[in-house]
Amino acid sequence: MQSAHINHLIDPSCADPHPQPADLLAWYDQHGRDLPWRLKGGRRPDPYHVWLSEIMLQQTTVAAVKPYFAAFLEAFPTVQALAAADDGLVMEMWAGLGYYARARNLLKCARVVTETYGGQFPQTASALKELPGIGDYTSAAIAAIAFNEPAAVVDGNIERVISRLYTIETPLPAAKVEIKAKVDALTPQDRPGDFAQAMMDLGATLCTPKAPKCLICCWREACAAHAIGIEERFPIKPQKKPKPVRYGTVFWIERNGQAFLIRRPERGLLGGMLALVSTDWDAEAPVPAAPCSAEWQVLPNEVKHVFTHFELRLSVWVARVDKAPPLQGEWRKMDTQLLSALPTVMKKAAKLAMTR
DNA sequence: TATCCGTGGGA
DNA sequence: TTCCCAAGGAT
Repeated sequence: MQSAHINHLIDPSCADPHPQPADLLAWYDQHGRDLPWRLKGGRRPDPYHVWLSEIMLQQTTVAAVKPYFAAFLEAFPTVQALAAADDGLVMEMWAGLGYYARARNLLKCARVVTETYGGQFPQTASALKELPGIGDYTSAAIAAIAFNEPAAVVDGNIERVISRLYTIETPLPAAKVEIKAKVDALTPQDRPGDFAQAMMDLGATLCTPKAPKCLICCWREACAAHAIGIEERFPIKPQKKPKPVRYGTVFWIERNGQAFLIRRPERGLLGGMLALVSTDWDAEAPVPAAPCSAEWQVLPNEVKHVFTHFELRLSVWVARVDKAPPLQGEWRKMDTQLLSALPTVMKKAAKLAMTR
């Protein structure tokens, strides 16, 4: 470590073989992103805000999270307020953000923190990791950012940065062990939270998957991949599998300006979310059995929607009825508020039905 | 370890 | 249009 500094002082043209955390922190102080859940000037942010933002940011872009983060803080200013919230309301507020298990675990976690920890989040990564919805990454991130623990934070950005810095040839996810060790060695005792966020900002703004901006990177001289011009080869990832197509039919049931909706079972796809009555979704287009007898109209356009591991094509059937179908469900006024309470695939179907 | 779990935006 | 993939976790 020390020798790298000395070499650098003796011969500035000599590429520094080691990335210096101080260089990255200096870059972060000047170029770090300005985000709603982030406090500037070394102030310790509210652990509730850090947790909420980290859960929302799992596999989700900053731009998508911003309005949801603001809405949740407005509706639930404290973790106790969230713990006391109605489950259905929380799911409807999460609608559109995806990965709905996060919302279910969000509530579970808020209730554990409120009831078991007196409303105070535990302050170590190991204790945080025991909470619902908090895994390796999120526990380390909260511990570092909110509680100054020098935990090794590794997300997708950091995997990319590290795999390039050290030309890690092992494909993901096997490379995670190696990457974690590198991050652990780099993480400073001072400002570990800023260091983690700086790494993520570097990955998000400069060390991007394609066309990284190495020319203006503070760690350019330390990057093994850049030294030989093969940045974009890293990280090495397994090849993706093709998405199968599944088919189904959803039923839009109308009465007096209201639509009949169900709540999906807690587990599985779109678990706990408001939805249209639906058949199962299978590889073969079903011969649908309508949930009740009525004059069904089949809409000319089908809904296409791409999930993480399959593509869905939904036929939409519409009918006006006099009484509710023999299912557990609820009538909801047909308005924009209803649309915003639905997960995106159901929102697409509802829109088609409402504007037919 | 592999699979399941959403969505929208950018190249 | 198509492909990629973004502050991952649970099982």
